[in-house]
Amino acid sequence: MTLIDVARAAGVSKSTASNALGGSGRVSESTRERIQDVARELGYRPNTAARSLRRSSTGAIGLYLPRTGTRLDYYMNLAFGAVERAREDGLDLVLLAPGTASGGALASRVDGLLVIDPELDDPSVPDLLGAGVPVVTGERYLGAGVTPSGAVVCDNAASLAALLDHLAERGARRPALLVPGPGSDWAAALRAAADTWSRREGIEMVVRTVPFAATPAEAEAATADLIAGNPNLDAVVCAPDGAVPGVLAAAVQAGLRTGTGLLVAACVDGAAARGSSPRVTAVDLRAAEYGRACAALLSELLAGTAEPGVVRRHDWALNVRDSTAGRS
Amino acid sequence: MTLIDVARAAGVSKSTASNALGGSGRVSESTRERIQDVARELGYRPNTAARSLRRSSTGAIGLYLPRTGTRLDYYMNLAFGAVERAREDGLDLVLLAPGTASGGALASRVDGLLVIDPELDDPSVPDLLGAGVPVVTGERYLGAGVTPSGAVVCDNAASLAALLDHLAERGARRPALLVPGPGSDWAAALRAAADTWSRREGIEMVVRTVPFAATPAEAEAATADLIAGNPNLDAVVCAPDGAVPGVLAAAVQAGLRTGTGLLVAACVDGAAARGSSPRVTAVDLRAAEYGRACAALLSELLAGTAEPGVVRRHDWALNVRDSTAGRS
DNA sequence: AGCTGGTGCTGGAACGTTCCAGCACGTCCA
DNA sequence: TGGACGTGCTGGAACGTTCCAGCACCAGCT
Repeated sequence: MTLIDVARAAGVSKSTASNALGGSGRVSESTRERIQDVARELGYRPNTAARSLRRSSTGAIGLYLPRTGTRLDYYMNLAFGAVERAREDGLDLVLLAPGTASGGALASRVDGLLVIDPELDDPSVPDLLGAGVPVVTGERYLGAGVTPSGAVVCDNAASLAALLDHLAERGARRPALLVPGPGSDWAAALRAAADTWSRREGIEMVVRTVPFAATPAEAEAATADLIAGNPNLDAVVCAPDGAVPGVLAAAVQAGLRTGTGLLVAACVDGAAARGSSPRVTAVDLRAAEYGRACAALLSELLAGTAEPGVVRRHDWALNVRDSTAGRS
Repeated sequence: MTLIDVARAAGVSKSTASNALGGSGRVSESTRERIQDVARELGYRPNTAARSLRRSSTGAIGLYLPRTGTRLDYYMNLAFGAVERAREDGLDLVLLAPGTASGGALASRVDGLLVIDPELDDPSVPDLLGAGVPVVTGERYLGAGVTPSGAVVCDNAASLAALLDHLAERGARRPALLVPGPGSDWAAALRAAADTWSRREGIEMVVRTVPFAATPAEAEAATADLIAGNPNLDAVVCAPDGAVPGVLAAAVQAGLRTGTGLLVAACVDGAAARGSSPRVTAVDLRAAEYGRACAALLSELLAGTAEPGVVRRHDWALNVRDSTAGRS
């Protein structure tokens, strides 16, 4: 079932058939409709490979997620947002295996790349950025030299400030922050924002480094340690959402009541924050919409309807829950 | 940088270059090496589209995950297992948007399909199975008519029986099961296994239906209801792992101590089970390896090294944790 | 009548690869 | 000496699409 079959059945040349179905060229309205009818009836499906070859574009984009974070439901939601949006523009989304670089090989397989939360110490990232196709990053890449064609960023400084304001309003005077090292834009922004907020409010904050995709066990140990070392500790902001249950466990262990004795919040909303008890206040990065936004930007870049180098903002929201009910 | 460039640089015809790089045809060892050197030096990358067109195979497989389950970290792990394994065979993995059928269009985009946990009430599944390419399902498809080319299944009956034996051994006499409706092989098998075990052991079990990807809130409501209706209830098996925190919350609410007063377990291990407190005993389906196994089977099917219709078993393990410490 | 310009359509070339028939050459055996 | 056969290589065709130059035709103007 090729274009030629359709053309023959409709009694026109393949060029006309191509024009009629592709919407290009000069075809009279009547023949266009006739050809479309024939194509539909015959169940014609354009051959992707032939089209790619001729157009020298693959109709697919790649999605690269952080090595360490592939287990998080946050990225799952983001991925499916991106898939959906890509589909709307007729683009396939191919999932790239984390860790395995293969920079150059990609160029012939995808038209563009989505690189989410690029970490400074991920050796694949520079390869991806230099793969020779447009790249949109989710959050900025902090490395030097290479610049992506576009980026979608969250105002992590503002969201953390809002979260800290909320905690202060609920009575927190000695908050702590569990946050990954400054290898990602997200974590670096959180660190800077904590510093700024702390100075501005005159409230001392203890900042503790945890892995990018910290486990509950790691967060529990860190929190226990924090509680032991800071008797007045009254709030813990745990940046990675997956680790939140560990913070709660440490609170229980220390005899602190979450929500009143110890306020707890996360910088990413997800299953862990929503499902724990009590439910945990978190910054909702709206992962699926984030994925959609990244895919949309890349799609526009590919279509030439967006300026290379553009940076777009993505909105967040604060989901207040029981874990920050307020100090009594 | 095409094959012809390489051929010219090596002073041979494109056919010889193709044979040398592809490992086919008759080429002397010396020229083969020379051509490979030239190709490497020039950084030659075969054009995927041209190859696909000529070979009429795309070098990519599709992955379809259940509509409702895309948020679960279980599927994230599975997906990345599959990606990795596919990559090892040079196959790209394209993520299919759930819900949107597009059966026929797929045939030209992928060589084969991975359909994971196909649900009876998902209208896309029959389209996918009938897309005209080999399909491997993760767990069986319970619908009539269409048969996949292969399947990788878990012995869910055995794992649930083992889990229930474990609970009984730890003192449970009135266990309950929260399980999705029988629209998926997994849930149907769990239901049947619960029934069999209950008869064999002479222990009455209450089975309660919850959504396939139940939320903690749904599980909490169900558990609270169960506790209210069954004063002697001493164990809850929550099939979907994401819902586990809800069960724990309900236990706390009812004044039951998880692990001693109420034993809790899940039929899928994941972040929720590992991260809650206390940590929850669960059947580890080893998602990443499961994904690998599915991709491996499809790959073999495509290569013709596996018999169409083959069904492979995938091993599970029981991770015992504090939530089933034992009734005092 | 001849020129201009627009419209609807066509045929051929090109994209980069793989596959196939076949050629030149050498070796072995009758 | 000459057929049969194996080896190493080549050129052309094919895969299905899109793009481009160009042809025939008609209407409007000079």
